[in-house]
Amino acid sequence: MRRTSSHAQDHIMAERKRREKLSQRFIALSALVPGLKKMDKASVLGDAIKYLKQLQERVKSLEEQMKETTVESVVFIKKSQLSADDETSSCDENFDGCREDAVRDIEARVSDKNVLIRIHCKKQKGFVAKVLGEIEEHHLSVVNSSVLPFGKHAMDITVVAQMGDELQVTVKDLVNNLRLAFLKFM
Amino acid sequence: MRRTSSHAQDHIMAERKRREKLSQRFIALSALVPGLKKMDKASVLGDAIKYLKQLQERVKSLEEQMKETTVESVVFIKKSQLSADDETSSCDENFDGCREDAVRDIEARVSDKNVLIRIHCKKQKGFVAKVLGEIEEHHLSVVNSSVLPFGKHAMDITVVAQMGDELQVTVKDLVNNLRLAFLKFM
DNA sequence: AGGTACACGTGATGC
DNA sequence: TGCATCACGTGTACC
Repeated sequence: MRRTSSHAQDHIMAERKRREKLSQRFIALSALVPGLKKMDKASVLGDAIKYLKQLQERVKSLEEQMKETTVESVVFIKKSQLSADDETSSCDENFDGCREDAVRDIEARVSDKNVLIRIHCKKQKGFVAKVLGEIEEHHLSVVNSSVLPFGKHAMDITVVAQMGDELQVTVKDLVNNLRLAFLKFM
Repeated sequence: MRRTSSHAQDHIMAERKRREKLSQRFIALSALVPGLKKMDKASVLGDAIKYLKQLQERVKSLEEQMKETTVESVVFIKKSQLSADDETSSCDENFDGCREDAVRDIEARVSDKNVLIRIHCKKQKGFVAKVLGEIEEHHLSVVNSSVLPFGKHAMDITVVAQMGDELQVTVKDLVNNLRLAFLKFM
């Protein structure tokens, strides 16, 4: 074997190239980590690890926050036929056959697992209990509720409920279900 | 010099320790990068770099999206007005400089002397008191109120108030006044 | 001086 | 067998 066999030289060159590649990536990595004081290899790795962890945390936090701030809402405004009533303007669908004069307005909004339900209706004895019962029969657990009298004949019900993990319902379906359910006792 | 001088041995041990530290950090880093096929040092660095870049992109995108959705939800003022008004009231026009990211929805309805105000907004310290105070400064006497937490960051305020005999306000003016008033502390 | 950090060449190992 | 990767000891430079 010659002292400088071609194989040995290739080996040296290959290793040199490998080191060069690693060195380049260290530089590239250190360029991505902000506030890097030590350009030490160990420090670059350590700070990159810390930075990466806190980035992951931030992404997770932001994604959760996104879920919660993304609220879809649907409003169904019925025909209001009471005397001193205000707006008959707005909204979407007309439920042709429904002659319900008690519930004027059902609104729901869903955010993550939370559901907010607003009902504007005439005062009716036992209506609140039925509403809450109906809500809970829809696999929603009521976590809070409020009933405010509005004038002599109207009231405003606000319910916050939570969905189970298994079902994810759209707002429209939810409102439809609730409306159909409420029609039963009117 | 002895063949195995203590200095040389220290050098060897120090270098050995340094390599060990680097090796550990490589392992730690590779544990953070998901979907890592090659456990190659160069591949670990390369994939970590790619992953870190896309994490940064994602954070930036999410942060932008957060601000956009909060701004976008401003536009969500209810259409509550008397007839014979513009029917395109859902789109709130320019409140250019004021960045209202807290209140997502204000709704009001008037019946005789009674006023029902619904506010859907982010949780803010002292916000409820300010809202009630502002309402009362508009010549409305609060007769009932309810604050329901909705998820971690949102809340739903419902207020029933009564107007004095002297003034009769339209729903639109009321909502506009309240919205302008709420802008002060946001 | 003593400590730290790096690049280099080299032998070994695994596909 | 080549080819790629690794750990090791060593020389060296910088504070």
